[in-house]
Amino acid sequence: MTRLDERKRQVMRAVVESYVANAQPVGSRTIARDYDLGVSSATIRNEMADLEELGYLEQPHTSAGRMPSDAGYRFYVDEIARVSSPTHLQLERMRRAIGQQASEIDEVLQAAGRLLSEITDCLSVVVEPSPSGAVLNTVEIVPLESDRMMLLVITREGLVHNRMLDCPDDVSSEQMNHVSHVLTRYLRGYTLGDILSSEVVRGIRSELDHCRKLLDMVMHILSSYSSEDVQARYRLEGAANIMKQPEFQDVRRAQKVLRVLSQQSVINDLLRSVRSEDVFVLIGSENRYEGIRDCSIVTSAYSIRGQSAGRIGVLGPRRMNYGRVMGTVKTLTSLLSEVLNR
Amino acid sequence: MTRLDERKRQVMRAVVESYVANAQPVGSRTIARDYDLGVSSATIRNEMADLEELGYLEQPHTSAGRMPSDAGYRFYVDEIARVSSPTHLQLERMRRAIGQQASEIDEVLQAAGRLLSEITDCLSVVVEPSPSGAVLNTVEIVPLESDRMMLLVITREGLVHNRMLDCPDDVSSEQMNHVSHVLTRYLRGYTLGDILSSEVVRGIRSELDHCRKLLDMVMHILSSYSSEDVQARYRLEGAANIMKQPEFQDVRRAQKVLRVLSQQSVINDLLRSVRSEDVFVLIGSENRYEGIRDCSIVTSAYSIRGQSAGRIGVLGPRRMNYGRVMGTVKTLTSLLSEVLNR
DNA sequence: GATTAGCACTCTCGTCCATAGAGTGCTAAA
DNA sequence: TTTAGCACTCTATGGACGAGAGTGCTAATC
Repeated sequence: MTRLDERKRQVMRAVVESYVANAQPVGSRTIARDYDLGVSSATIRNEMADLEELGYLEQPHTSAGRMPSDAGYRFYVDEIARVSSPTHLQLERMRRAIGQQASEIDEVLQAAGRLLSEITDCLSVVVEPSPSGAVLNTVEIVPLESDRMMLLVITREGLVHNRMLDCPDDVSSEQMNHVSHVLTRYLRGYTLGDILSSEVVRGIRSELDHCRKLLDMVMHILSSYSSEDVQARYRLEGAANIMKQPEFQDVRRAQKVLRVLSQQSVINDLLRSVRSEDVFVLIGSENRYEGIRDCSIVTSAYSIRGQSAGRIGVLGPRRMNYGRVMGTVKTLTSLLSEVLNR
Repeated sequence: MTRLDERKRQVMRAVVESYVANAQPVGSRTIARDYDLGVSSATIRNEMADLEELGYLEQPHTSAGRMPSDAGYRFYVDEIARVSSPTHLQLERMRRAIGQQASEIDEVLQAAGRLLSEITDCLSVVVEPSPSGAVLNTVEIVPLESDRMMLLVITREGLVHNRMLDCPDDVSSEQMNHVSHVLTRYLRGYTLGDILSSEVVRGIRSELDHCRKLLDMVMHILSSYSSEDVQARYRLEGAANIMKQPEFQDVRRAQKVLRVLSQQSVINDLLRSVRSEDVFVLIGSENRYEGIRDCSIVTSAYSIRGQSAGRIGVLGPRRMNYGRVMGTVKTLTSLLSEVLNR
């Protein structure tokens, strides 16, 4: 990474920030006028030509101002931007929205997503902890009407997965109860991914040999959760918000973005594949999906008991206020972790 | 309702169907050419002038063709359109998408919503059965880690509501178990809305007097579900699809619509307030929300055990293929009812 | 009396063109 | 090294204009 001299950095910052604020290519005069760099527009013009040569700026056409390239944004994010904390007001708002006692986790996550989108004017994505990595708390089998039953799998963080099953004739609700208890006793503390490979299955099988049929059904479902390709549920919010952004005035672009993000596999790839615990930024064509090449993504993981669990993130135009968005995402993950650990 | 003579009906049908197909005001020549009415364009011109006078058609400007007014669409829907069944292919697709055994109900509803949007190119809304009207199947209290517990309320149709609660020190997991069983025994079969007013509460209270603290907490949550203003969860899908429609090429319109529909109260009002079991159509300004005045809504209720439960619906441009959309909505509700009753 | 051909009239939309405005790069002076 | 000045480039804007589509009306026709 070439180290830029201070003035180039200042010019770079000015270009990015002006472009972020006004969504229009910025010219040397604008910078000379609005930012107090102590040099004339001609000097800035020269610096900008240099920055263009370095690949940090680009021009839509010769007689327009300049705007940051992907590399330019990357430089800005890595070297210049500061993660900025939300205002007290926003913080208060976040606390109020997701901090409510005794609401369903689902609702907490949904509220978080909405808020995130609201504050950043981006699309927000909230990914639940993936079932395969989740630590199991309780297995419960509940009889329903008309020969059906429901298998509930509750994870340590309080997420509930449920499956409806046909109930064989010879399975009584006492059996269900019994199996539930034994399974819970054996499996609590294991991750769903670990169950199959673990020793405990042996123990369970021997203890529940007389409920073989029911046990097999349940284990089958459990093992399906454990497989890697069962993907975490996620929630997209804020389609209306992202359309405030000038770059989404073209419907086709908005449409493409929404279409790409409605694919589970994409979300999986973009968010869950990120290992970083800290705020992570993906700029423009750094992601490999055609439809969202001109968007940036900011994500972070929330954690439960110190273990990274699910992720939240936003997707917006490359021209976003990175400092602010990163701050918001970071703060919200902390709040979420806090609320979910409470 | 003035009865129109046959030819006017034909002209009306032609105008609506041509406009629906091409999204452009239709002129008398077009109808004379494309629809075989056996009269000249001049005659059709006269008929159209009459229809305009009746309020069924309107012109964007003098020298343009005509398009249906709200009243025109209403007439078309009530008197002319036929609900058209989906193609075999579509039916197959629906069955495959929502008919999968052993998937979470949540996923079934989500799949239904996506499909509905996909097929109709409208926004789809899927509303879960409202908790207050749902018939209770099981109440389950499960201990979580670190002094928390979870209350699960499972309805007859297999919907799960959960709440996280702080667990008082002196409540043991045996107590939770006991309370769960007693509550389930007493309350199964009651709707959540009925619980409070019913006699059974007395019985429960006396039987569980020794677990008073825990019971109070749980009853408090249950009663919160029963109140009318706890609103059913719903799911919006297909923002990307509705943008295919020419009337949503203007982002601001799309934005307004999405914003309106993201309000729980609006969904509640628009869908849940409809009592009709059959397919119900709301055209243009028949709804009272500013942002969606130029949209139409088609909804129907799915049922569980013959009782209307939740609703599904689509929202799209007034200029939609009412016959086809109504058919799709109707078919999908039947399929949903079938799957959920299975 | 109903239908139709013909025609004048109206309104929109796309194209073309000229102009204003913004920004650049280069050169020469400070 | 910085800056003032200037010629040049490109876009955006607005007006003029003609093509095209459709109507309403009148008079002729069935």
